[in-house]
Amino acid sequence: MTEPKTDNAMTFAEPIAETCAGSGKSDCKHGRGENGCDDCKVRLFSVCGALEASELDELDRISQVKNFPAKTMLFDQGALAGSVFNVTEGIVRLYKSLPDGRRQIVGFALPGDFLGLALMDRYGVAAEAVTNVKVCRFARPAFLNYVDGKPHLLRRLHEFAGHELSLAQDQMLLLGRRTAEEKVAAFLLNLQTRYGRIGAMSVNVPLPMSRQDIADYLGLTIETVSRTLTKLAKEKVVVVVPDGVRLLSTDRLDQLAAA
Amino acid sequence: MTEPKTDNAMTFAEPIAETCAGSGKSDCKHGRGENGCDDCKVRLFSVCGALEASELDELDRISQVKNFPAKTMLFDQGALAGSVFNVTEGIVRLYKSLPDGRRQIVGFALPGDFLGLALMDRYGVAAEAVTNVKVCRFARPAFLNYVDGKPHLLRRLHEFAGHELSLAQDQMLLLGRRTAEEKVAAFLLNLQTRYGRIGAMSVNVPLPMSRQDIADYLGLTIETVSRTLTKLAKEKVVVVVPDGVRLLSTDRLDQLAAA
DNA sequence: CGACTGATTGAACCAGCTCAACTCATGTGG
DNA sequence: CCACATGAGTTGAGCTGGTTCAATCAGTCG
Repeated sequence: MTEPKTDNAMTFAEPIAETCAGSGKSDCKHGRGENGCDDCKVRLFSVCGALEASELDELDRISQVKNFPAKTMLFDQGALAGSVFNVTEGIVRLYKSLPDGRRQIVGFALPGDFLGLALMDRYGVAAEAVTNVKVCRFARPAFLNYVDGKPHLLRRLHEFAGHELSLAQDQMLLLGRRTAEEKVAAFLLNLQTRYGRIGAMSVNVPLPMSRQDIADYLGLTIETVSRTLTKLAKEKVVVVVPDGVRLLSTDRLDQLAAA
Repeated sequence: MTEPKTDNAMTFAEPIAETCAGSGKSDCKHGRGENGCDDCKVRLFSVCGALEASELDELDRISQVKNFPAKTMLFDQGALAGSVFNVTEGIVRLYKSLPDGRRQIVGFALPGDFLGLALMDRYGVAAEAVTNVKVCRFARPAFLNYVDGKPHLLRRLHEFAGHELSLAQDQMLLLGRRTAEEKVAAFLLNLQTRYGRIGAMSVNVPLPMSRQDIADYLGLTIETVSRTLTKLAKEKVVVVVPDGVRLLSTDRLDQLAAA
């Protein structure tokens, strides 16, 4: 019982991957491990999954691994889009703000998610690291140039954009027409599913983002999120643990989320 | 004063364009006017704007003009996506529903808008004609085949999808964080802008959709929409007229919509 | 005309918000 | 090691923006 650090069984993997982690190799040109894309853990379910080995080499050359400590900004809403990113580790919040400070989080990007899919010349949303984040960064001009003449990659980007659009429409339904309880239930199930897709399926759902983040994602207040989680806990649907929840009855949650 | 029809100056153009309207020509193979895409009023600001004359000929061959009377369904949520559409006349509502009947309209498609942008194998939303609607319909397999080998068209589709995604994110901010008054103000300005883009800029903003549609788009009830419009009218910001509103103070509306 | 449909208005209600107190974990410096 | 500060989360109590329920009104159509 004299552990210096908590033995919390639920924190989401967030190694403070320092630049050029690789294996301590010193002449790491692009700040990546020695094998570049080859040992990328998210490649297969990210946009890069559409590429051949030779194309990956080329991609390696225009990419750069970059770390963003928790709470730092990757880019701001409305800024010129100088780069596009592929998240490889950690969680990023994407949001829009009103002049008076009201904020709407439009999505949480997980490993494998691509930022800047729309390929527009300005970022439509701001992006901030929730946890420590590791990304593959591409200068936008180089990336656009790379995409030109690779219709299968463009096609893949388009597929991802279509998927994003579909998620956005689901979120509109949630924001406009669901109750607080339904929103929270849907959020938890949705996160669980997404963790599952990146190989972390479990009834333990880490919530590395703050209550405020969750509230701003669901169009609620921090108090309502807290009360709703407490209510679900009282009903034995979930257990609230430090930095996350354990889902006791996904059936009941499904019912609440009412698809 | 004995006009049989109202002399309402505000109805949005919605000719009951019967199939093969053209100029009464009878051997109209694809149900279009004699000049096909050439005299298409929306081509330049739709996805087809990316195409050369020769490519348009080819597109003509795989397309079909189709009319949907008001209130008919173009396709249902979750159905196999057999076709994609380009709206050329009228307004379409795109929506998602919950099992208990709650509905969220995720967008109104105006002339020039493309339905099925995501190119997914199932429709993510349902589409219903608000007014009488005229579309250019493409069988999805033929369209996909057509797109293959036309990267500039795919690029254009992707641009449109990116724009859609951006609009969806704006709508999330609106749904999650704006008040009723801000929602209505933003809606009216937004519609005015969109009419403007298709050459119908005016302070007169037709509202061919019902109050229920507006409510389901803004995440409100029909009564709140009605009350908010009445309030704006009392404050001389708008005038409510049959089938639409006249904007008296776009400045004040801008202020309310608070970007 | 009467029936029907969509919109407006009124009045009571309530889900979620606001404001405020309290808890709990972490950190800091004396 | 403890006193104290800090920041995130929870809980309580009262309030309110928007909903709900119920008339009423205004066109439109047969």
